[in-house]
Amino acid sequence: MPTTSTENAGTAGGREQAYRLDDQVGFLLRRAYQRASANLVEKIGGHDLTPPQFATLARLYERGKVSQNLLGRLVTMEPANIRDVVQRLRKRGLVSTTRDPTDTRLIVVSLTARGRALTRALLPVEMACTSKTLAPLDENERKVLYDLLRRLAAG
Amino acid sequence: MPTTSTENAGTAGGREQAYRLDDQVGFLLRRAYQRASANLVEKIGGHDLTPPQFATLARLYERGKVSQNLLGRLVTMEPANIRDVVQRLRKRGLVSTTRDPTDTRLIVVSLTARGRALTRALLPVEMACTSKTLAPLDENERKVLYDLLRRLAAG
DNA sequence: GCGGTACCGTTATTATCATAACGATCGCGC
DNA sequence: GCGCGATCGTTATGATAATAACGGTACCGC
Repeated sequence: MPTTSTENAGTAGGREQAYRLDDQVGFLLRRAYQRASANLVEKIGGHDLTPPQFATLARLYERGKVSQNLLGRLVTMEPANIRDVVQRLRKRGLVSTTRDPTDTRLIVVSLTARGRALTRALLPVEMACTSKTLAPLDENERKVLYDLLRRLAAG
Repeated sequence: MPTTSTENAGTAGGREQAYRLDDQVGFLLRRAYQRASANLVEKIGGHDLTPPQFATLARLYERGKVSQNLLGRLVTMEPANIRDVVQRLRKRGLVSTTRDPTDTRLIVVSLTARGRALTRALLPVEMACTSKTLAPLDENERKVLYDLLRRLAAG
């Protein structure tokens, strides 16, 4: 039978697709994320905020109070992980938590005044950081990149 | 003066560049990497190999024996991190380590016979995984993505 | 009502990852 | 030769991640 996928064709006449680690998307994505993350930490690290922590604050800033579980989904973190992040932010007085009265299971997370002020102050900083990370690309290339990454993330 | 960057212009007449978390490269890259990583773990996780572990094996497969420190640079891992990875792979008999006689500081890492066999067997698996991750993109878009990601990672 | 299913939060375990501080060795310059 | 900066590996600490297992709660069908 003919090859049905993009796999190599074994001993068939097709040219072998040689393996190279530098040609694997996962490896490239990891390296690119390392760079972007380093840029953010450099600019925002003075406030002891990691990229996931800032993403959590930014999401709360956009959405207002949401349940801890939904918040996790909004920043693609597992329940166990968003729990830890919320806990750290709460210890620093940047977010506060209450129980939803109509659904006792839910922990509702919201920004404190301090958290909102800090987040608002740092939004332009992260935008500048994004610009710095994207510096090697021109305007059109950035648009293309965003489109491709969004489609990859969506699966 | 006219706006000189993509920054917002404060109170000036320019349209404000609104912040959106979903428009930050770092966030998009993190999500895309999560997807790629999940795909790899799904296919290769049965062997209890994480993406960084497999990257390490693949690099050794490509390069032969190299020092632990250089190996770390070849997979973009800090000395403290590549140390842990090498240690785990060594405990499982996939790599072995020796001291460089001419430079006592260096720990030379190389694949064992088992490690080489396992890596060789898994190379096509990761290539298939890369194809799966890239499934939403056509051939030309993949080339563009690779170019953009490489330039981002290079800084 | 009631029972089962689905969902939420927690705990535990394991692996990444970055940073800082430290001892040991190498190699260059003088 | 010899010292001193640079490099290599290690340790420690703290944060991110995925997974599995568990108890508690809500909701839906009957």
